[in-house]
Formats: sequence, structure tokens, C-alpha cells
Amino acid sequence: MAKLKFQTPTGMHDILPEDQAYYQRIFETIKKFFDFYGYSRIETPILEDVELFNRSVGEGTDIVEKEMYLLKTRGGDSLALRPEGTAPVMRAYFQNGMVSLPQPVKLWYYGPFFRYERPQAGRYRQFYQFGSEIIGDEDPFFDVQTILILYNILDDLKIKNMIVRINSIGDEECRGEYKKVLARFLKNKKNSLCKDCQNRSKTNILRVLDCKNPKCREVISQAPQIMDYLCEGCKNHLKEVLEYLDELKIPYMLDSFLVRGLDYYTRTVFEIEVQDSEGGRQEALSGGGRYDILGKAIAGEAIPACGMAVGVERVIQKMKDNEVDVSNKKHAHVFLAQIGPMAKKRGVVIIEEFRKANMKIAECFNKDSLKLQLAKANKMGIKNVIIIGQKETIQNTAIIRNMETGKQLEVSQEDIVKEIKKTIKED
RNA sequence: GUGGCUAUAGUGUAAUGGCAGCACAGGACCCUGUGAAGGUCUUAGUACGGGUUCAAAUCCCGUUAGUCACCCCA
Repeated sequence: MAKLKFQTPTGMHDILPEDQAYYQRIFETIKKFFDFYGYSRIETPILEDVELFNRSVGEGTDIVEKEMYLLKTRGGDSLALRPEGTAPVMRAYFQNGMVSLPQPVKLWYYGPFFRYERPQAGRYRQFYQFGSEIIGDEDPFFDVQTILILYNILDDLKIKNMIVRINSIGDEECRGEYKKVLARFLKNKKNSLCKDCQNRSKTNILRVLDCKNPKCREVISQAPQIMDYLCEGCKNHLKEVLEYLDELKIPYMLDSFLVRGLDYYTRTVFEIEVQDSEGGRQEALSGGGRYDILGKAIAGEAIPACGMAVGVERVIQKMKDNEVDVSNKKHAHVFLAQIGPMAKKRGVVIIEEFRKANMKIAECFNKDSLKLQLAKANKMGIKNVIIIGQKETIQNTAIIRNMETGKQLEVSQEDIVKEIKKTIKED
């Protein structure tokens, strides 16, 4: 391949015509479900103040420390390409006075996000996410509704063998307690832990719990479980969430080692995972949870809320694996073939008439030979072809050719739309 | 950020140190106003830079890009 001077930046790609059907299908599906459950769409800017993410996602997290695209405006503002959607939506909630709307406020979003990471399967530097947020109520019902909608959407997209991994990481107080207990437990086991975990036990100790290193797993399996340290409130909250899930028959797995990479989560956290035949642990398609303390970081006011986000490219990958049919090919109703400059000019007008009649009409004006035009129509699988040449243009007539039978019909040009409609109806 | 693998025409592939080939796609024609088959012709390639060799797509080094895994995450 000759070296191209310009190509997409690392980890970013063109979404080509053959993939558009997947994005289209996903967008239509999520819109359908969110409409039903009473959510409104929100779009926030691609760029936000860097501080918004530093404060909400958390200073110690990878996202903030090394994955954000940063830029300075000419005016000197520090902005970041958004790496996630929850903080911007929360910001919009406060900025636009949604505090005074009937609570909770239910929002959904869809759009591109950016993280500077090494790309690999199902991971890109620019990727699409859709997600939802319910802001202003702490009822466990809303945690469940979030999971339910997510589950329904993925199910509608024909994702198979889904399982919800769920856990509670408590609130600030009981989690704080648990962190101390865990630190005490790990203290004299340092040598059995991998290097990463030795680091993690200082910076973000909960993350030791989901290390994949077998040696660490062994240590962790003996570790105290957060479940036993949750306060009454958190414990009851989780219990109710699970009861709802049972009621709805959503398959879930309580995983006391599930923690999440963003600082703002409290109580419920979950991921949706697809179990493949090899039984390997899969990259999560989706994650979410409750974040009752995020409001405090953004606006100084704690507002209970929960939400979820889904990686669109990961879903598409699964859809392709499952060979989900997304083809939505709408054949043009008719093909217009023209011969000669006079007919070509008339043809432009005829195309407009079909557009006004809301009918799709294809053409191949870059070819002048009738033969090639018919070959094209054939290739496109279009059954009816209108042929106009100089003779027809002068006589104000047009030929309708049936490509299957080869029969041709001469009609008046004024009636062409009507005649085609009639022809199609007869099929 | 660390490690593994890969790079031949638009796409998919062959050539294991000795003439860069095939298929599909594209274009022209056989047929100047009538498609589906068939045929003829044609466009277009060894990512980049260096080294070894009489000889390199092939072996070595570097670069770039892609990909996969770790880390982390959707």
C-alpha cells in the first residue's frame, strides 16, 4: 500500500457505510426504550473544564491521571475532551436549574467520548457511549430501573448470555471503615501480592479486589468482604435492589469483589458481562452504579443519583459475533436511465418529482450508454427502470421497463410518478 | 506505560533467498437506444529507512502503522 500522508489518528477510525447500520440500529433501539421509560435526551459539549473531571472522576484515577485529552484555549482555559458522560450530565443538571424540576430527573445521552489509551480489541481512543442518569432520588427502584433498561436494550439488540455482576461498595462512611479493615488485612501479606497491587494498596486499595493475578486472587479470597461492613442503610438498599431483580427475573451474580474505577460511586455498582462459550472473563459491555456524592464534588450539594453507560463499539462487536442482521437496505423503487443531453436535463426534473412523491429513485448519470445504465440497475436489484431518450423527451413520453420480464410500457411523462406507483402496487 | 505478533494492488490472498502471481472490485471494449452469460484488453502492490548477499517481498536492525495481551476501562 502506498504510504498515505494522512490517516486517522491512533485509536480512531472512520465509521464506514457498511457499519452505519449497526450504529443506526443501536440508536433507534435506545431511543425506543428511553422514550417508553420516560427519559429525555441530553447532549452536553464534547469539551468541558478539566476540573470537572478531576474533581468528580477522582484525582487518583487512571482516567484523570493519564487518559484525558487536554487542551488550552487561546483565552487560556484548560479544557478536556470528555472521557465519560456522568459528570457532564450532572454539571448540566445544576447549571440549568434542573434541581427545581420534579424529581427525579431522567436523562439519557449518546455520543463520542475520548480516552488516551493503547487501543486494543473493543477499546478505542474515540468511542461511542450511550447511557442514562436518574438524578434526585435514592430509592433502590431507580437502581433497578437503570439495570432493567440496560438489560432490555441489550436483549433487544440480540445480545446473548448476559449476566449482571452487582455489588455494593457502601457509602463514604462504611466504605471508609472497610478500607481500614482491608488495609490491616493486606499489611502482612504484601509479599504475596503483585507489584501493581502493592501500589494499589496505597493509592486505591479497593482495586486490589479485582486484580486478575492468580497469586493476588488467592490472597483476596481470604479477605474480609465489604458486605459484612456495610451500614444498615446500605445493606437494606442493596437487599431491596436484589429483591427487585429477583422479581424481574434478571440474571445476576453478587460479586463482592466488584469495584469500579471512578471515585464517585456509592452503594450499588454493576457491570453487564457476556459469558462466551470458552467461559473466559469478558470485557464489560457496560457499567454503572449509584453516585450519591458526585453532586457534592460538582456543586457542593449532594444529590442522590444513579446511572449507567454502554460502550457502543463493544456492543457492535457482540452483534457481529452473533451475526445479528441489521440490514435495512431500502432498494430504490425505480431507476432512471437517460440517453443524450436533452434527456439528461429532463431526467433531473423527473428525479425531483419522485422526491416530492417521497419515492426513492436511483440513477447513473455518469454513464451515457444505456447498456451500462441497465447493467447498473440490474446490479442494484431494481425491478423497474424508466428510460428516456431524445425521442421520448420530444414526445413527452417515457418507457417503463420491467427488468424481470423485459416488458416495456410507454407512458406520458406527466403521469410517470403515478404510473410507477401503479406498477409497483401490482407486484 | 510494558510485552507478543503482523505489514504484498481498493479488498482478500500466493510467492520461504532467484522473473511479484491469482481472485474479487474498478475502467475500456466485443455490442453507437436495451441488463443478467461469456470473452478480450486495462488500472493498481512488496509501509518507510538502513544492513547482509552475486541476488531480498523473503534474513537482520531501526522507524512508522496495525493488532493482541498486561495496566485500566465502556
